[in-house]
Amino acid sequence: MSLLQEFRDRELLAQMTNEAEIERLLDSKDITFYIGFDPTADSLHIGHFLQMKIMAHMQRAGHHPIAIFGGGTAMIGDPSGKSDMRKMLTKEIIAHNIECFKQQMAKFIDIDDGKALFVNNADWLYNLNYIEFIRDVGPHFSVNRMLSAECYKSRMETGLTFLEFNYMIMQSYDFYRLFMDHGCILQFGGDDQWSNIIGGVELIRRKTGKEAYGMTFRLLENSEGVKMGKTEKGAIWLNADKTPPYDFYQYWRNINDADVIKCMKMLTFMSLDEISQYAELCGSDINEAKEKLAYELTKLIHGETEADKALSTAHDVYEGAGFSDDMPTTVLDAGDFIDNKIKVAEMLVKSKLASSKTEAKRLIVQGCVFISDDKVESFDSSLDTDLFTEGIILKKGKKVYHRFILS
RNA sequence: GGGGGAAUUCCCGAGCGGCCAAAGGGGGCAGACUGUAAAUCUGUUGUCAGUGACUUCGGUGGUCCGAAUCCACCUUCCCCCA
Repeated sequence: MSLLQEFRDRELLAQMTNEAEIERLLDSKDITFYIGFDPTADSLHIGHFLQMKIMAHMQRAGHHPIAIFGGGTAMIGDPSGKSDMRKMLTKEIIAHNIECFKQQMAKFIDIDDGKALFVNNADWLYNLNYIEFIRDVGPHFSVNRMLSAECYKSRMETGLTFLEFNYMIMQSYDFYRLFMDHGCILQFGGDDQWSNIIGGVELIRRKTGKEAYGMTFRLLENSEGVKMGKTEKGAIWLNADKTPPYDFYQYWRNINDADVIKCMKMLTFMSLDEISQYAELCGSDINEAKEKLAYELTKLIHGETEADKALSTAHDVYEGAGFSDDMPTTVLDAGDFIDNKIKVAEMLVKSKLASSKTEAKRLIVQGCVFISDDKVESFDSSLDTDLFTEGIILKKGKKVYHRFILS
């Protein structure tokens, strides 16, 4: 099966500049392509993972990926699909974020022996001379056309600064540089990058007369078209400190029925045959598919050991004894106790199950807080130190289990 | 540069001197129903030493017994004209 066909079957494709030619290129060996990652946070998230997964597919097929870290473009901020201007990042923060990105990405992309290249567009963007640059590149962009681009649409109502307006030009220039310096002829990205990508394709054509190609991939959206990978606490991060493996597992375990198969196709390396078997499941049996999805993804991101732990913890907690050594745990020390007692509300806040005491009180008053299966009746309830010797299981609602132990 | 408008709690958005911790919706968190699903219905959604106090309606000052609401200046944004 051709690589493009696999992308199609995995429901990954969004748009392409030249389908027939791209299919031919992907079937030939050894083309160089790139995907850009703007270092706007100190960890990659699940959306980035999708892009990395595509890189990995390509690499397995013998192609050469270039990952651009947008040290330069992050200084500007991509307005695509955003309704507000991003916060300005400092150079120091950007440099730190790039380091974090590199470390995480090296786990998924093989960079040995030049099999892949990591570059930073700050290397060329920082040193551009404004007049030279604008004379070089400016004549090839039509402001009229740029303004009609989909990615600026929402910004045409709320305001678009000249700074952000330049983003597309920077990204187009990146592609041109990689085309010239590394023979990179194909750019991938999320579908929100379509305008930026064709900007580069056109710049290359106008400056060199040669054709380069662009292809975008579907964004991770649930069946209602709402972006996935977001929680009340923010994105689903790949960094275990920001999104612990068990939380990561539970996110996918709790996914909507309608999205399981699509996520398997898009995010895992499971074979399409295997996935089609899970697609047969109906009713409550779909839970098997969710468990598989959660396990596979956790394994990909955090490794087999963590995935096994998350799986067995979930089993213990939901179907077994209601506790597990690996379940989310908060360690209390003597200082947390007053007169050998600690308030339940205090415990909720300490474990971040509630963000304030007021919220902790609400939860208790609403009757959804349980200590070892006994409902906590009063906001003032407190527990004695000696109860903690074996550890205590606190349950918030039906799904959130948390263990407390003494240090 | 001239003229007009706007900034509200996580988001959108109402409020336009006291009845405002601030309508409504979205989102979140819970409850019922379920399958650790969706849909639906219900409750809840600033903080704390909790029949009260404190902080919050872009910023800083002011008027007033009392300001999200009025005034001045500042900041940012939008629209029209140049």
